[in-house]
Amino acid sequence: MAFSKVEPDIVMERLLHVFRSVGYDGASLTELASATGLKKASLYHRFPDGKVGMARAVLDHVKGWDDSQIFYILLSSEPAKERLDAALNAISVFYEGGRLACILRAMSHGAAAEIFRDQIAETFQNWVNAFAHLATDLGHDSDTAQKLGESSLVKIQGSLILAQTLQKPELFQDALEAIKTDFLK
Amino acid sequence: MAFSKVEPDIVMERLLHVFRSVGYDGASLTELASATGLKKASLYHRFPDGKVGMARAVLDHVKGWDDSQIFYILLSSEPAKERLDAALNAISVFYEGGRLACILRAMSHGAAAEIFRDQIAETFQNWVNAFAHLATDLGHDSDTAQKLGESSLVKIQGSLILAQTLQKPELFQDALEAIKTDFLK
DNA sequence: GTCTATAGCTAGATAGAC
DNA sequence: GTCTATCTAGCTATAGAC
Repeated sequence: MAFSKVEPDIVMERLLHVFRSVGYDGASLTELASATGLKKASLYHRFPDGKVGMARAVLDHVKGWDDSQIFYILLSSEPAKERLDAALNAISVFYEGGRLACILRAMSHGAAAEIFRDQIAETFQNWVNAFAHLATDLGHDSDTAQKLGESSLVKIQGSLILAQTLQKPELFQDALEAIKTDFLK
Repeated sequence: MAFSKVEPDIVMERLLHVFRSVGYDGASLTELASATGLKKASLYHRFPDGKVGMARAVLDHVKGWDDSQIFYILLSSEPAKERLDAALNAISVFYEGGRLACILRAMSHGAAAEIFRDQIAETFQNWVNAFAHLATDLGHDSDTAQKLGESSLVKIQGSLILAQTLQKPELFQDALEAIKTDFLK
């Protein structure tokens, strides 16, 4: 063959980058193709379901990242405070310190919203539950832990929006700090 | 003429509803036309710049709402605590208690992001400043007031996302309550 | 597995009658 | 001011050669 197969992981990362940047409706196959370095027909070879299949694969990929990087950390047997630090660090890296958007939010409008609503809701709920679990390990009562789980995700999502529109990534870091403070209070 | 002119305010509200629901890229002219009860050509008569013009008009309309409903309240001469209550109430109404999305966020992806970035950033900054101003009136020092302004918008935006994806509007009301608590602490 | 070429459709936008 | 009819460009998706 003239050219070797492009690494699937690279393709996935590029698709993720496009979708989280411009959203599902805003991502054209032309852009997805040029971002991955593949032609449209080659993308269809890998994703027979087309754009929907690409988005689904990206969401599954992110789910795998959540499981191995966030939930694994938050629910491990390390000391609770260390788990909190490690998880917040991993989150900061994933969002490049507030410079990148959340793929779940990017998929929450238009055509994608109807297709992926359940999957997105489930992922958000998993985040809330994992943070709430950590909160109980830190000594908070059940009600407080639930509120802390919710407010953690609220702060992450809200600060990402502000960080990007105001081009002040430090707002995201501030939010991560605030989460830490809330949990250790 | 066979039919009377459709009220401009009604048209604006319908356009706003479509854009905030499905986003800029997700809003087709066919949907915008059917939502307003006008044909495409009639929409173009009112908005010669097409979809961009409609989105701009909607954002200007919302800016007017911000000025008259939020900033006017937050910066009035009423007692600070009453201003806070009134503003949070107006916000709750505008987002239908957490059931409707933020139009600014809906315009933050894809083609719209590049066109309206400055306008969106300016509006967010105005919200932060108005809330920060109120915080100083409530006795907080300048640094704390700035943080409170930022965290207010973070909580509003973040909770709207969660409220809609998890279909739990109460998360939005919880966030408004939390803002109130923060300011009166 | 990747490519060129293209089908079929819907998008945003316009012309011109009434 | 609103409409029907239509244009072009871009979209998603596919066929078939290599």
